[in-house]
Amino acid sequence: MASREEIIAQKEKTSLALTQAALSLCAEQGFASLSLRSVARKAGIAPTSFYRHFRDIDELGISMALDAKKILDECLNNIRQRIEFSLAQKSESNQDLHGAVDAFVAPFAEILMECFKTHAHLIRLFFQERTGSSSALRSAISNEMEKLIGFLSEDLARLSLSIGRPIPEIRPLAETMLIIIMATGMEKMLNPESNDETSSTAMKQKLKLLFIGAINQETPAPIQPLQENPA
Amino acid sequence: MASREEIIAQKEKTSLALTQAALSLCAEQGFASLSLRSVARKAGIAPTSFYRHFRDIDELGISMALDAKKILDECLNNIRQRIEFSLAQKSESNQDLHGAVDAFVAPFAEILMECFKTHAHLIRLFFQERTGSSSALRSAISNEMEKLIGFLSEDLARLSLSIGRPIPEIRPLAETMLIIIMATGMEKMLNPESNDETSSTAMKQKLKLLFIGAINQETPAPIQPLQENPA
DNA sequence: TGTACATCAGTGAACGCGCGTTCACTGATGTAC
DNA sequence: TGTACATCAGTGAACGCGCGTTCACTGATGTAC
Repeated sequence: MASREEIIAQKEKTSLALTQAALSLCAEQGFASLSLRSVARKAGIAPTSFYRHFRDIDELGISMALDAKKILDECLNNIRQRIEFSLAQKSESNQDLHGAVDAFVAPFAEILMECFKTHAHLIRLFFQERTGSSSALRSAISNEMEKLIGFLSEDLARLSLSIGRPIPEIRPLAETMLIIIMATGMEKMLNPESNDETSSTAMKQKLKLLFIGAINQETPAPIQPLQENPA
Repeated sequence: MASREEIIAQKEKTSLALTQAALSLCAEQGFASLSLRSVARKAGIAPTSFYRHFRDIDELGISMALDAKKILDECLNNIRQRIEFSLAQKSESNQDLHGAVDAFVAPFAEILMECFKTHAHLIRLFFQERTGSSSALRSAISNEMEKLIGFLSEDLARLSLSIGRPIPEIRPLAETMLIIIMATGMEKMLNPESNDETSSTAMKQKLKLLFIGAINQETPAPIQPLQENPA
C-alpha cells in the first residue's frame, strides 16, 4: 500500500505530531520540564520512536525555535508591505511627523499582536527561551534574533528616507523596538483574556515614544521652564 | 550548649544555605529544573530536612524572588539619591535638556549594571521567572514588579518637575524603562565576559532615546525633507 | 520473474537512576508543676 | 530541685514513579542481480 513517498510523508506527519505535542506541553509546564516520554506519549508514539526524529529534546526545541522564526519572518514581511502602502498614502495627504510615525508603528502593533494570538505557544517559547537554561536553544534563538534585528534595521532605514530625516543609531533603536515588541507580546500571552485592543494600543504607544525620541535625538528643543515652585 | 536563640540562628543559617544552593543550581540549570533533593544535597542537609524550611520548591523560589526585590529596592534608592544630587548640580551650570536627561539616565545605568553584576543569579532569576512556568512564582514577581513601576513613576514625576516640562503618560514610560533595564541586564548576565562599560553605555543610550521621545512627544518638530530622490 | 539483501519508522522489554514524599525516630531545649 | 511533657531541626529507611537510554526485533518497502 504505502509507497516510498507515503512513508516519507508519514514520517513527516509523526514529526509534526511530536512538535505539536511538545508545544502544548511547553505551554503548560515550560520547556525545561519537557520529558521525552511525555512528548512521545502525547504524540501517540512509543518513547523509543522519538529517536527516529530527534536526537534529544534540545534538538526538538531548536526545531520549534526555527518554526517560530519562520512565522515571525512572514509577519515582518506583511508588516513591511503594509507600511509601504501606508507611508505612500500618508506622504500625499499628511506631512506631519506624528502621522508618519503612526503609519509606521500601527502595522507592527496590529499584525504582530494578531500573530502572537494565533501562534501564542510557539512565539512564547521563542521569546522565553532566548534567556532560558538550555544553552543550545539559547544560541539558536540568539542567532535568529540577530537576523530579526537586521530586518528591522532595514525598515528603519526606509522610514528615515521616507520622512526625510536622518535616524542616527539605527541598531540600538531596532534592538529597543524588538525588546518592546517582545515584552508587550509576552504580557499578552501570559494574560490571554486581556483586551486585544488594549495590548495593541500599549505597544503602539511605547513604540511611538521610542521613535519620537529617535527622530528628535539630534535636535532637542530648548528647555522652557514651567513653574517649578508656584510661589 | 545551644540556647534557644542559637537554635533559631542555626535554622536561619540552614535556610540561607538552602537559598544559596538553589540559587547556584538555578544559574546552571534554571529554576524549572531544580529538584528538592539536589538543593538539599548542595546545602549539605538530608532531603527530608528541606520540609523544615519550605513547603516545596516553589515556596523557596518565591522567597528568592523577594530577596531579589529587596536588592532592587536598595538599588533604586541609591539611584534616587544620586539623581537628586546630579540634577541639583546640573540645574545651576547646565540648562540643556540633554544634560538633564543624562544626569537622570546615568545613575540608572551605572548603579543597576553594578548591581546586576554583584547579584547576577538572584536578579536573573527574578527577571527570567517573571514569564516562567511556575505560576506561583510568576504572580509573586509580577506583584513586586508592579511596585517597581510605581517607584520609577515617582522618579519620573520628579524629573518632570526638575526639567520644568510635563511628561505625559508616565506609566507606559516607566514600563518601557523597566523593559529596557531588564533586557540589557539579561544580556549582560548571559554574557558575563562582555565589556561592562559597553553594557552600561548601551543601557544609557536606549533609555535616553526613550526619554527624549517622552519629552518631545507633544511638540514634534516639523518635517524637513532631505533629498528622497537625488535625481 | 524470483531471490537475497538493505533500509528504516516504529515497537516492547528491560536497565538503573533520581525524584518527592511518608514515617517513625533522635536529641537538644524549654516549660509546667 | 526533680520529673514529666512539649517543641522542633534534622535524620535514614523505604515507597512507588517517571525518566532517558539500550537492545533486539518487526514488517513494509526498495534494490541488485
